[in-house]
Amino acid sequence: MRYPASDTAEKHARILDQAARLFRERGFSGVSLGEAMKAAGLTHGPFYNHFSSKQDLMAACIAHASAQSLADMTSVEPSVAGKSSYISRYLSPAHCNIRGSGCVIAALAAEIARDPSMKPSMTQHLRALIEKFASHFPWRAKRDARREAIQALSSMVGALVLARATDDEALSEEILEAVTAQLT
Amino acid sequence: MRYPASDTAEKHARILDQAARLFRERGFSGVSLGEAMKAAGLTHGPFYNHFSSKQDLMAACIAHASAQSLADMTSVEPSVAGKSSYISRYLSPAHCNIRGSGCVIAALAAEIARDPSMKPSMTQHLRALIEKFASHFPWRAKRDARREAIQALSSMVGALVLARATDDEALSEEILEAVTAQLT
DNA sequence: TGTACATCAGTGAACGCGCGTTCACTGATGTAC
DNA sequence: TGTACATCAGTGAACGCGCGTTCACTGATGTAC
Repeated sequence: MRYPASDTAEKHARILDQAARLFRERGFSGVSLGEAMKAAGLTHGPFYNHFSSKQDLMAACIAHASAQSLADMTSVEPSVAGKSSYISRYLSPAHCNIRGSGCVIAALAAEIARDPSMKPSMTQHLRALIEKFASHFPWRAKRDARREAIQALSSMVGALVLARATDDEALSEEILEAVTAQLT
Repeated sequence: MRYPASDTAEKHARILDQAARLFRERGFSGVSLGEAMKAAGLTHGPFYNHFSSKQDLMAACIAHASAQSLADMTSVEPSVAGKSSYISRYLSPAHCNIRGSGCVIAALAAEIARDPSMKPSMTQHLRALIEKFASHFPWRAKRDARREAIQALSSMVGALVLARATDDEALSEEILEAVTAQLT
């Protein structure tokens, strides 16, 4: 049946939202198109009315999550305190346990590394995130800001990846706290 | 047909070697048992003579790669220079490009984070690696060695994950160099 | 030493299953007259 | 305003495919006599 034209864009957004969440929770290969469509309240058939392939959806989800991350950082006060608060939140047990709405790099970078067709999307996200992180917050010296931002991001992503890979909660928190102490 | 008994252990080792390489290159879900057996020079049928399931093989591969990593670190001179050399090698473009024989954390941690049954194996590896890294090399203060080791490992894993996720070679090298400069 | 038989790792066809993708069909909506 | 028709997103069965896993069978080796 024909549906009100205005619904289409909203459904498209719902698929993107749900897929971006599910992919971060379970990985690209851990989520079927059927599951993603079901989460968006649709059957699997009309998927191809919205995206041309699963890879197309994957790339769109990276861009979608990227935009959310950048907006999230922008909303933090651009001060030393704001930077510490941003880093503490990134390295919190909450972020460690809730992958669906969290860092797209920590969740999907390893899988993207193996799929050349996804690298352009992740490259764009990385460039934007580094630039924003370096320019939005204060760093020790302005001409070293970019380098320091890269070093901090590496520590943050690595700590989150390590903390999520163990089922020893004490070890997980030890890792998060060690790196939080180093960066704040 | 019946085969010489002594071959069995050698075939088992060959499956493990090849699977540990392939899993790190393409991820657990990116490698079928057939491919792993073929790489070991066998057909897929006798897989269950060696392992009880794919998950069993996955856990064995984590332990196998872990033992290699620890032996590799042990072979490095336990001095300040040795530590710098170890870190530089970890953050080299060579390690960035050759995933099959590289760090099992950077390659598989994200996938393990989503599969509770694999977490015990990775936890054991993490514990052993942190302990060895903290005790084998000299750190600024002995009582902070473990914390500093965790901070350094987080930076290293994060940098490798970021560097591998982009197809911009300049950005990739910039990340590796920034973190190498920080840690050596 | 020679012969008959039991062993059991390897073989490869087969299984059920879920995947990404396709497509003939449906039917409420928007449009033409 | 009322009627007839074209539109097209959604439906859900179906496709080919590769996966993890199973299993009846093979046949060179080791063993018993």
